[in-house]
Amino acid sequence: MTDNGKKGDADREEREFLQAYDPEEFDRPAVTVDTALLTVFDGGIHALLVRRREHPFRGHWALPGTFVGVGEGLEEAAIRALRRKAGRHAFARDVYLEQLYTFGEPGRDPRMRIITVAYFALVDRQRFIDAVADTGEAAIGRLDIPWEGETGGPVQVIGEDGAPLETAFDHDGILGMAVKRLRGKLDYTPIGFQLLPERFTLRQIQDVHETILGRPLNKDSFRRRMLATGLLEATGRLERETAHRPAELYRFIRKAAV
Amino acid sequence: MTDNGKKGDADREEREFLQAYDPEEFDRPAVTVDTALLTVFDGGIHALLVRRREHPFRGHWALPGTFVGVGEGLEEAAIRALRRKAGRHAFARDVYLEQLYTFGEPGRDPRMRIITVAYFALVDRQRFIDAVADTGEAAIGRLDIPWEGETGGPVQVIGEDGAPLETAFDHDGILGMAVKRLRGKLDYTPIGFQLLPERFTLRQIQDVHETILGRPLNKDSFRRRMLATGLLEATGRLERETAHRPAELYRFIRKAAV
DNA sequence: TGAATAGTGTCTATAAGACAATATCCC
DNA sequence: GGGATATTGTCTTATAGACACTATTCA
Repeated sequence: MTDNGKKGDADREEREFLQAYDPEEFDRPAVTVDTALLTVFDGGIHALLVRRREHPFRGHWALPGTFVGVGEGLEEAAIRALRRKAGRHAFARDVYLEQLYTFGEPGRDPRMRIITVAYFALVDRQRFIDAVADTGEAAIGRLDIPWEGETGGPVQVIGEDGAPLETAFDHDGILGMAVKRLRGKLDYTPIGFQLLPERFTLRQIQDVHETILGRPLNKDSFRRRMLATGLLEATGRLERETAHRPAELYRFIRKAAV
Repeated sequence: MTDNGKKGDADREEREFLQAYDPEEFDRPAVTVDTALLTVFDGGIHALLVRRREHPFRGHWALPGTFVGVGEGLEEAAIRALRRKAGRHAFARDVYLEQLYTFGEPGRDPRMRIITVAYFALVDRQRFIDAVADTGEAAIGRLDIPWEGETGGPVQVIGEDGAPLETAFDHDGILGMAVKRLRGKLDYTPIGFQLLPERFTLRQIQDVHETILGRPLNKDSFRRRMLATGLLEATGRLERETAHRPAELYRFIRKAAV
């Protein structure tokens, strides 16, 4: 074996490595979680945003987030942040929460090196509005998606007055990633039902899908596909207070394990 | 079993090691990256694994990984770890690298709180073998997937002698997540071509797909679909040294941005 | 009764699976 | 020629899209 030189190289490299990354002596990246809380209504995807009171990005709008405690799980931290910043009562119950992506570009936070594990949470319209009402700090941002399909990229956030909301850090990119993930999973997972109340009509599901995908869908085939999944149960009840023939209300049934 | 004594020694050693470790010393989680380097051949998905020389999990097999430097990007750290632990030469060039998931359960590392951002990398068989040969520390693990479709869950890792390789930490879960992701993206992204050399036959792509999905595919329809993507270019050349009619060699062409 | 949307039935286009026939290499 | 796989073509079946028609509510 001729690895004398090689071995020397490796030793030196290891020494350098240990020097550079000795966790006791040198700073390490900090870890946060940030959650895109999303819902769908009025033909748009909406996110809950919190106004920042401190630098950096003071006055800009950010996703509810927090530093991760040393003994705390990531989802646990995400839920804690939602309760603290996006409504104590609205998140007392379970919420659909899924890990999205981890953003770790050095420089994404000008203060220090912060790696954030991004999550997204899905709730129905009513719960979303309750959450916003639950805190004085939160705003409703309507997402304006400047790309089609699953191209990806940051999104624009529009306030309730129609003016853009300036987002903090790379949170517009996190929201874009959430939209991309939603679009990708919508067709082959029951994720869309998380955005609807207990009972809903087929038209409401279609509206949710069309809003998320950003394009109209064929009504007949959407209906057929949806009923064919076996995930829907007719409740026998009908819609109320419509100016037309009321539609039947369905319920989402979790597929039992096979 | 003849390794009772051995095992007892290791346990005691590990206890002593953990005792000497002061978990209160650090108030924040540490961040690492770990990469599942994968390829496909002989009807199996294979991963590169590195034998651990230190506690915890001394002697067990782990994914190549490292702590993330305070000024270092996540992918950058992943590449650095690949070069150091999985072959300096094999990773001098670009490699397909994709973020997988971030594992942050408190307790996943018995020493201290470590959050790991997991990646997976895809290479063709030759490069994989070069990488393994490039280092004396690495082993080839064949993945035995105990679930179907995209159910998910940890996988078993089998060594070249057919005996199971004991994996460190939650790395069997990371590998399982990588397989799940591969299965999910195979049909609608060009990810499979990363596992093939420059030129390949349609049969070779099908073998890759069948191995990853774990089920046989209809040859006719696979062929049609593959050619219909417009991602393949016939090279005019033919396979060589076959015991039958040689197939045409194709090349993967990156779709130009629309 | 009219407006509006729900819900049903049928036809067509497209993609997937099955299968048969032919082509081409090595031995 | 025989063995083995590639490649092409055709038929059948499943699914999506298009469209016409009926049903049911409220104003």
